[in-house]
Amino acid sequence: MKYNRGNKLVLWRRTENECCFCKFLFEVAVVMSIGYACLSVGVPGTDFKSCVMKNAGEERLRDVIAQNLSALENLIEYNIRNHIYLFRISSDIIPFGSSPVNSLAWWDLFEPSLTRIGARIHAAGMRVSMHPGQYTILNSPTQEVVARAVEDLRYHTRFLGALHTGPENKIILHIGGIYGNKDEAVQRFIDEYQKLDDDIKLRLVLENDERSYHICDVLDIARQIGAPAVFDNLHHAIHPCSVDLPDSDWIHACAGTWKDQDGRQKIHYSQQSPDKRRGAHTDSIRIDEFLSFYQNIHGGNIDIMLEVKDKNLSAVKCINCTTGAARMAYLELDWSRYKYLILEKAPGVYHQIRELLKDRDSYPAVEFYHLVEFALKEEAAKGNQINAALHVWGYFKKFASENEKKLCMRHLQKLETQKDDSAGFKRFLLRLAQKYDQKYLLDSLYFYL
DNA sequence: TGACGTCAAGATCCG
DNA sequence: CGGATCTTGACGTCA
Repeated sequence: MKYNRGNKLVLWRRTENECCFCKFLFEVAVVMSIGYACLSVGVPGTDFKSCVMKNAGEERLRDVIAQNLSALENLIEYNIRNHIYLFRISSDIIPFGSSPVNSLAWWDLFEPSLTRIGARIHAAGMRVSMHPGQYTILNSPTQEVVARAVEDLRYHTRFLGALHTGPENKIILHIGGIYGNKDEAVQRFIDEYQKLDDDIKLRLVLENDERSYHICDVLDIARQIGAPAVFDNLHHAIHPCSVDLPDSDWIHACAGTWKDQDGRQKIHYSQQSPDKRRGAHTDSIRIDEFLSFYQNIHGGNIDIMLEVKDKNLSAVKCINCTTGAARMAYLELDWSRYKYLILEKAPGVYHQIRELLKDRDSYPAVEFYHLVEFALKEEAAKGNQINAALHVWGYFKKFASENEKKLCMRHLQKLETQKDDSAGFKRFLLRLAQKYDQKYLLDSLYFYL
């Protein structure tokens, strides 16, 4: 259960099957988890549904909740398969979960599935969290707003409780608005916090935001009420406090607010998108930038929640580039998902990566993701679109019907003669992959990015 | 009063 | 009718 790679002792993560000795090792080992929020990219069977208020009847709500719990279960299984042990559950998992619009006793109705999902989370050693949106505000001067916020926190607490997760599975909250007087607004937050049910307080952690409450404010409040503080690096970059310290120092300062019962310290990590508004997240985590951040905080026994558009893809990338359990199979698995996309965008890089992964005794994770990042920035030229599409078509050649062959030819001709992109062709190929149940293809990012 | 952010539902348009 | 594209919804604060 432990082995040596180079001169570095590597500890396996705890699983259901491991012995007591290893569980002991797990307890004392420094383990950092990296995770992602709410949704996944390119994982079949994990789509979430919602409904608008006027359609939120009992039957519709049941349907949506059943579908969402099934999606959550599939997501958890995907996370386990991909060694992702930190995950934020979407607040929208139960539509109108804190509103009188939804009067279903969903925690009873769906008890078997909630219990089953919770057991999988627990057995895998996964940590989950929830994060009510920017509209859940405890310090509003408007009583009704506060009352709804309290209801919303009750809902989040109830959901994590229905999964039978412990208090280290957190609910992350911002402080709220200023309303023209910050001191009074902070005091209102503290007063309202004190009134909360104990099971909510056990889970609540406070996060710095990008406009009103910087990390000094949050640390100050967190210490007063005895709640843990989550440091968000991008919010901090946009809205820093007057004391100028490196991120690692703020993270260290936050560490003191985390008690044993809270589990490992958590932080949020994201990067500024170069061409969007301030605070907008990148499409994918730029690995070099992440690794230099990571090196500065390494050894801190910290969980890192990534906030990024490509979600699980960046989580896998960052995990593969930092894991102690380095295995070529992890890179090969990720390569199998990127390969046709990269073949389409940059065939030269496609061949470079194939060469790179040939040496099975190496673990060139960072080089691999450098090449992936480079390739994904490229625009697919028409000839390469055709080439990649034909590669994918190759999976169906043998059993495709005459009509499907005809349709394929038509898509090919259309792609050759028009300026049109390959979206229609890809949809056609995805439908074939579904029809002929080509599992390998169904996981390909070629269809989803 | 609209921007802010976020995602899918809902609405509408097109062939 | 199916697919593609545009608009709406649900939330609270602040300019």
